[in-house]
Amino acid sequence: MTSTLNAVTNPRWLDETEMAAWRAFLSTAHLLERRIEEQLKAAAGLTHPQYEILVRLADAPGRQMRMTELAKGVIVSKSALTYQITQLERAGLVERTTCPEDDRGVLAVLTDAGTACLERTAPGHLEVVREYLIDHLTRDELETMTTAMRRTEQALRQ
Amino acid sequence: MTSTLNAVTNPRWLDETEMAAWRAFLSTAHLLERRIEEQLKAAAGLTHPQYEILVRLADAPGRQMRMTELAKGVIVSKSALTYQITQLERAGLVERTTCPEDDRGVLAVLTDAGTACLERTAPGHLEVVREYLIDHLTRDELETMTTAMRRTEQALRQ
DNA sequence: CTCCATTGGTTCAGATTTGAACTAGTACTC
DNA sequence: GAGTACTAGTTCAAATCTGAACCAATGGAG
Repeated sequence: MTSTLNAVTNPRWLDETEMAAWRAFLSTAHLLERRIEEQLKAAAGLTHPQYEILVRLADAPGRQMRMTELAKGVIVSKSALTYQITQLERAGLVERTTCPEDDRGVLAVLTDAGTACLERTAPGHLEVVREYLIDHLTRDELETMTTAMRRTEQALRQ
Repeated sequence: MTSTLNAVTNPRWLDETEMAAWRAFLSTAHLLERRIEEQLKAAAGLTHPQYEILVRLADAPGRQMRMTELAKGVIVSKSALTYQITQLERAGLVERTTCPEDDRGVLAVLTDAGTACLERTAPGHLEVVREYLIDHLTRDELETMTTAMRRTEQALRQ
């Protein structure tokens, strides 16, 4: 039994192999997202976007980043980032600073509490990533996926 | 320069290769999701979850499915599905029927308008999937990804 | 048959996301 | 240096998502 939406009826659509890849990718992404969200909420009261913000800031020089740059990194709208930074500021994990070079700009800065929170939270989070994704892939698959996904990421970022 | 969160400081975390794979996967998933959402909204006024519901129903025998089963397929909470089915019903693309075998149950049924909408929308949607994902992968990568993702999907569904 | 644990869906409140204004500051252009 | 187009962030309203509480209906166990 073939799907209603395949290349049999229209060659411009996706053939069996392509559709299988897309479906598997999509399901995995959504299921994993749910697991991650659940774990982070339970372990640290963080959402996944919030966690990602902390990671990006921790990796940035001076533990700080401009709002727009951060939004692009986390792949979220500017308004969503504004909201989340406000939340994280309330929690004491991040602070806002005005940017010295550009009076319009705002720098999000990771606080010591934010750093501590990330260090406390990362192991449990990465354990989920490992348990449900990484540990099910061979080294070859891992490398294939990295090069392939980087290529698509390039395309998606234009 | 290595990331703050890697296996150098703690072997239980992820090494460079693993982290690279995870990051690339995550970014691609998020960026692609945004593109898809944008295209579907512009072309058909649908959200991605809504489109997925139509696809699942179209592929189901009798073009109908139980709410819970559908929710699991689309990977969304029961309440989110209730909400979306109501939206789709309002748009005339889906109808609710009481389940004959189980008075508690509800069947979501794809209407003719729903089928037509899907057939009209699918090409444009699949074109995006092809342009930003499929066309950037070799046949080998495609197959590797399918087997790998299916394995992780299994694990995630327990 | 009756009790009770389970399952299927809905409702509800609260949190989050998005794009569309809007404000403020920057940087060309002439 | 004035005028205008652009960039950076925030605010706002509307839509959506989630988990918890809830209401039926089912299905054993005794």
